[in-house]
Amino acid sequence: MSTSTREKIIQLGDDLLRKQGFNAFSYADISKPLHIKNAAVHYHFPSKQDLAVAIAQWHKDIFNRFSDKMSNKEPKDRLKTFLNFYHSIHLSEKVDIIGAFATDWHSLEPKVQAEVQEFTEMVIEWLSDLIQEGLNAGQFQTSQNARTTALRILNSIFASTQLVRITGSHDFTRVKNSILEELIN
Amino acid sequence: MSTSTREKIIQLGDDLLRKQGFNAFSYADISKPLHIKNAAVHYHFPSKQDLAVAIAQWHKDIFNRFSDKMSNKEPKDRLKTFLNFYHSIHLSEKVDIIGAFATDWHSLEPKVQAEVQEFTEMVIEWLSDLIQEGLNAGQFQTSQNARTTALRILNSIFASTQLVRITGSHDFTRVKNSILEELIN
DNA sequence: TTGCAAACTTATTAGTAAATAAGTAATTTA
DNA sequence: TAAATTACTTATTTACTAATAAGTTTGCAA
Repeated sequence: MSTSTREKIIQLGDDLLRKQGFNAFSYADISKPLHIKNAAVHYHFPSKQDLAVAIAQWHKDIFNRFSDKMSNKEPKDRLKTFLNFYHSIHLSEKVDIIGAFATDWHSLEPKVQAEVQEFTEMVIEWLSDLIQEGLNAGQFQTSQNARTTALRILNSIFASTQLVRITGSHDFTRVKNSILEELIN
Repeated sequence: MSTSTREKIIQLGDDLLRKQGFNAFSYADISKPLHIKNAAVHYHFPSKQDLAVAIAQWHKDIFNRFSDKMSNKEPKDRLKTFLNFYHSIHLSEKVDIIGAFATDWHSLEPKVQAEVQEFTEMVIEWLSDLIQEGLNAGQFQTSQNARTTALRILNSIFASTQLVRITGSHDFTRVKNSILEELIN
């Protein structure tokens, strides 16, 4: 099963979005590496905002598959896999999709914003559930409620993909380890 | 003492950078509201990267003044004032300058990156010192070392200015309060 | 075999971007 | 008071951007 042009555009668009920012790449940056014409990109995604919608939906799909695959694992392992996933984002010199969209928020059309909102709530809820489960099972400890803890973990880890661009890699591992250490004791 | 055109450009540039993103605003967005011509902006800042340098330096100046003014206060109050400062960023619908620069990192010239790096290290060191002081005085508690705690606080609060654009205001207060509660017990 | 839809290319447009050269008016300095 | 400097404006250039209209090719369906 070879990847369709449409799929390739989404993946490259996502890459550019998270490496350079939504307003820092153009359709030429997509068409050239794929050896297609600018108009071919517009055929699949008439406007850049349509592409942004597709990218956000793609992340929802990926996250749903991830979440399904993890459902039988215990909270601690789910969280570790989640953090490792962010580690791979960091290694590929991208930032997290949530932060990438958030900084360019006011240049996004409502239809894009709605998709990003849906994706973000999915992640927060998944994290909250995981934490609540871990608390119930006595695996985790925290003085805050599940959603607040989820928010702080999400914030810490997605901000790290941004901050390490400035301060360097060592700080990513510091933060990643501290999230687990703080919760599991 | 009236504000110079140069100062006005920096302040408006900072505003646009943190509301829309570095690649989402143009010199026209600056010249129009100030009732000057596009070329006048180029007179003060020949290139957009020069403006970015000036914005980063301006933040260093502000932070230095802030840091001086706070130097005689105790750690807890310094941290509270710091968090309140971020609350005002959130209320004005901007994101933090660190995150704003980080997402557009690869479209910034080395001279801009160097200024941003210097500013960011200033903030991290100031936070680390504050936390270490609080730990020594028995005011704070944490299982991590000072720098790691500083990184997690900075990440949590600057990511919050981004995340709340997506999820809404209530989550900002949640995170802000949890930072203090976790440290002071 | 004809028709039609999908997936493109060719060619073009209207708009905006950053940047610069050349000129001007007002103020400061020698 | 002449010359230089500051802080602009006018005018223009080059380059790129998203977007679209009008073909072309290929494969499938009636």
